[in-house]
Amino acid sequence: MLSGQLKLTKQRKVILEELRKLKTHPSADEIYHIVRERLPRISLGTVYRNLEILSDAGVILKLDTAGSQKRFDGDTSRHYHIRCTQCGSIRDLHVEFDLSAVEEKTLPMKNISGFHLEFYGLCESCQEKI
Amino acid sequence: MLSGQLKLTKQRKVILEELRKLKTHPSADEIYHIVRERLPRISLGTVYRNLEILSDAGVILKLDTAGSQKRFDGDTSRHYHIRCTQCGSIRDLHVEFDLSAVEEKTLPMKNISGFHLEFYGLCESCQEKI
DNA sequence: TTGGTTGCAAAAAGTTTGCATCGTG
DNA sequence: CACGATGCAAACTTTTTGCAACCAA
Repeated sequence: MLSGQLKLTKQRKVILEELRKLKTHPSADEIYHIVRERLPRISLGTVYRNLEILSDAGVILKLDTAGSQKRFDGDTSRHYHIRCTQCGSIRDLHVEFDLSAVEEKTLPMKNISGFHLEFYGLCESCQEKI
Repeated sequence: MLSGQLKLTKQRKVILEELRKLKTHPSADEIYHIVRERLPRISLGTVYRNLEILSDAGVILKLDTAGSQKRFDGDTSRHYHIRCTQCGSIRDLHVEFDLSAVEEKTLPMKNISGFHLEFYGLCESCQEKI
């Protein structure tokens, strides 16, 4: 967690830079392979630890989506996600909805603190493969 | 998948009975431990294979929720889920919402085939522990 | 009888962690 | 110089799979 001070190591800096550069929402392993082109000696454990620390600190988002791998987002502004049901990749959806009906019915409930709306479909590359 | 015929083995029968009996939404491992009280020699692999086959057949649901373990639901009727952010357990939420605004904006998009609304909060037992 | 199913064990996939060393602040 | 961070490897969790024996239809 955030017990002490965060140091800006070169590993952390590069992970953050690459994550912010990407429009996709990579898994830890994908980030590892991308970052390794700039820091060939970085370890997968370091990538996992940094993604955990940075999302705890609110600098990046650990996505709350279905799927077998955790995915991360360098864009912390409000937007939705579309998950490809075929390959699991995630794309952004920048649309606004009026969800006040949902909020008014559920947020007063003492066992509900929030909700999450996720879209699914086929990404472009999986559509082409059919 | 569903290439041939489904046989009603005693393992499959007990898995289905126990899953339908439960109001919770157990993981494969939880089902394994429950079923093992009636069939002590059943293997975890058999549980995984049956949950996969039964959800492919539409007899049960493989829940599309966030979390590190897959969870299953013997109730295939329409309802929502609340996921405990502490322990990952899942409870039902039987409420109706008007989501036509969301449907009208997104379903015409060619890369979106549907969406999923999930709620989160603290379950009763995790609330007590605070 | 036959082809789907089982138990077992090994392997795969994803993630976490212990530890000695390193390097940022 | 202290303490957080790193690289490496081992361990852990969850899920999948190969195979010979088994059993429901």
